Amino acid sequence: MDISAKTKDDQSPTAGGERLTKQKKVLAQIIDSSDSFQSAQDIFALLRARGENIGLTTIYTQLKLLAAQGGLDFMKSESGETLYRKCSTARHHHHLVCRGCGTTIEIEPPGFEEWADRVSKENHFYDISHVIEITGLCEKCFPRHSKY
Amino acid sequence: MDISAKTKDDQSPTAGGERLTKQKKVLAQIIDSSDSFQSAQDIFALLRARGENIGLTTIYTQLKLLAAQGGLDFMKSESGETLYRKCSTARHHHHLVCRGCGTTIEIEPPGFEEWADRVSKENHFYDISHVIEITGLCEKCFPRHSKY
DNA sequence: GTAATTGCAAAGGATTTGCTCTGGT
DNA sequence: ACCAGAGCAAATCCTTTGCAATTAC
Repeated sequence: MDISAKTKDDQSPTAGGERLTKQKKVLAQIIDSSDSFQSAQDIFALLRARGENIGLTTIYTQLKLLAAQGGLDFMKSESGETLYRKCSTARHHHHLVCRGCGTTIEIEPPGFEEWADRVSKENHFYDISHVIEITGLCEKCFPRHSKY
Repeated sequence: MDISAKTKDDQSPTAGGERLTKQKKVLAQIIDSSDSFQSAQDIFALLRARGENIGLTTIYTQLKLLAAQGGLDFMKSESGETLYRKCSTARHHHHLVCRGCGTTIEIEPPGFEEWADRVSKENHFYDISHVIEITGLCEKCFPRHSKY
C-alpha cells in the first residue's frame, strides 16, 4: 500500500506536455470537417467504415476532454447520446433583467446557440442573429415573497 | 408463430379500460405536488424514503406513458436522466423571422420555457416573461448561398 | 374471470474506469 | 527513457424488456 507517491492532483499548467497522436489528428479532422453534431458512437462508426480503427474509449476520452477545454460545443440528444460539434465562434451572453430595479444577471441557455443555428439552417436562414430577453421582478422588488 | 391476433396498435379511444391503481395515484400525487423536474430515480428514492415502495419499472413505465399522452413535460438532464414535470399550462411560441422579406416560421426551443423558469427561480426572480427573437435572411433573400 | 398492471430479474445502450501496452518527444 | 495517451475488458448508470404474479373492474 504505497500511497505516498500519488500526486494525482498534479495540475501543473502546461506541465510536461500534451502529445499529438495520430488519433487526435484524425479526430480533429473529422470534427473540423463537419458542421453538425455527432456522437462518439457516430464518429466511431464513421471511422470503422473509413477503415481507420480508433478505440471507442479514445473517442469518448478526447471528445470529453476537448469539450471540457471549451474546444467543442456539446448537447444531449433525445435518445441520450452526447453530441459534439466544433465550437461556434460567436457566442454572446444573455441577461435576466429585473424590471423593477434594473438588476441584471448574466445567463447562458444551455445549447441555445447551437439550437438556434440548427433550426436556422434547417429552415435555410442565413446571417443569423438573435436576442433573448427574460424580465421579471427580483427578490427586493417583488411585492411580498410569501411562498416560493 | 401466431401473428394474427396481435392488434398491437389498438388505439381505440378509451378502449377496454385503463385501471386506476394505487401506484398511479401515488405517482400522480407526487408529480402534482412538485413544480420542478424530477427523474424516475428521484421519485423512486423519494418513495422509498417515504416508506411506500413502488417498483422502479412501474415508475419508468408510468412516467413515459404520461409524457406520451402529453400529460407531462420532460427533458434530458446533463447527466443523461430524463426529467419529468407536470405540464406547464402556459407555453407560447417563438419565431424565426427573415429581415429581408418578413417570412416567419414558428419555432419551439426545446426545454427553453423550463430552463427560463428554473434560472429565474434560482435567481429569485418572479413574475417572469420572456422574448426570443431570431432573425436572419431566408433562402430567397440571401445574396448568393455559395457554401453553407 | 380476464385483461391491465406491477415489479423482479436480466438485457441493453451509452459512457466511464482500471490497467497494461504503445508511441510521442 | 519517460510519461501522455490508446484501447481492451469490465464496471456503471439509466432505461427497457421478458414474463410470471397480482389486482382492478
